[in-house]
Amino acid sequence: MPELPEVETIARDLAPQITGRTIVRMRHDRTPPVFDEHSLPAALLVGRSIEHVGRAGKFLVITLDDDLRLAVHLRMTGNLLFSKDGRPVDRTRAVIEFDNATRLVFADVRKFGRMRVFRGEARTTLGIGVDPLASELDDAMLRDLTRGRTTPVKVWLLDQKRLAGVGNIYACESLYAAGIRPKKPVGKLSRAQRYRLLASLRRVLRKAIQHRGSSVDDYVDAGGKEGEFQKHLKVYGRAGLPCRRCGAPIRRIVLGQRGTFYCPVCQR
DNA sequence: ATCAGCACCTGTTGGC
DNA sequence: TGCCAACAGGTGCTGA
Repeated sequence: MPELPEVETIARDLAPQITGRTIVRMRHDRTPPVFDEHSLPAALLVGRSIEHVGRAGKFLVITLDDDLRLAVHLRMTGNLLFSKDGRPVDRTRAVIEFDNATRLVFADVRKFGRMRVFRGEARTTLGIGVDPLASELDDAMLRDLTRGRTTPVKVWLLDQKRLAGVGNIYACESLYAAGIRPKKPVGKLSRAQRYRLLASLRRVLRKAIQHRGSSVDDYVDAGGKEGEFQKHLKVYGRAGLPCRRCGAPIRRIVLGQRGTFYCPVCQR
C-alpha cells in the first residue's frame, strides 16, 4: 500500500497533532512481532516527548527527545490512525498513548508492517537510498546510480537501497509520464530519457501528495480518510482499458514478480 | 552481484 | 451459488 506520497500525507497530518506530546503508555503485539529484530526495546519510548514527525523513503520517522527515533513501515496494508477518543480500532497491532489522552493506533490486516526504535541518522540506520524529492538528487547523481546497470528501469525504481520511496504504483505512473518502457535497461536510458524520468517522478509524486495519496485498496490517512490520486492514475490497474492519451489498450506484464502496467504505444 | 522464487499474512475477486 | 487459484500498494532471505 503506502508509498512516498501516502507516508508524506500521514506525516504532514500527524505533525501538528503529536509534536510536543509525551508518550505515557505503549502496547503492541508480539506474534508476529511489531518491532523488528534490530529495534531497541519499545519501552524506551515511554516518557519521551515528540520533537519532529517526518519521512524517510516509505518510513514514517518520529524523532523524540533523548536522541531517540521511531520508524514505522506500513508495508502492504498498515494504517496509522490518530485517535482522540478511546474507540477500539479493528486489526490493531500497536497503540501509543499520549499525555492528553489522544492515541496513535497502528492497525494492519496482513501484519507485514513493522516499527523500529533506534538512535542516529534515519537513512543510514534504515539502509535506504536517496529520496526522489531531495535536492541532492540531480541528473549527475542519477547517472552515477544507474551507470552500467542492466536491470529493467521499473525494477530499479523499486529498489529502496538506491532510491527510497517509489513503489509499484508510482513506478508505473512515472514511467508512463516519462514515455519510457518499463523493461528498458536502466543504464541504457538516453540522457533525455533519464532527465524526463527524474522530472516525471517528481511531478507525479508531488501531484499525488497534493491529492493526499492513492487509495487503491486499504490506504487511509491518519484521520481515516481515503486519498484522491487513484482517480488520476493513468496506467496502474488499467490493464485492457484504453490509454488516456492514444487509446491503445494498457498492457500488464510481470517484472521483478510485480504487476507492471504500461502503454505499448506511448512508452518507448 | 543479480535475480527468480518463495515466505510472511489476510482478504477480495474472477473463472469455472 | 460455491470453490479455488490468483493477486494485492512491500521487503527479506535463499539458492542458483
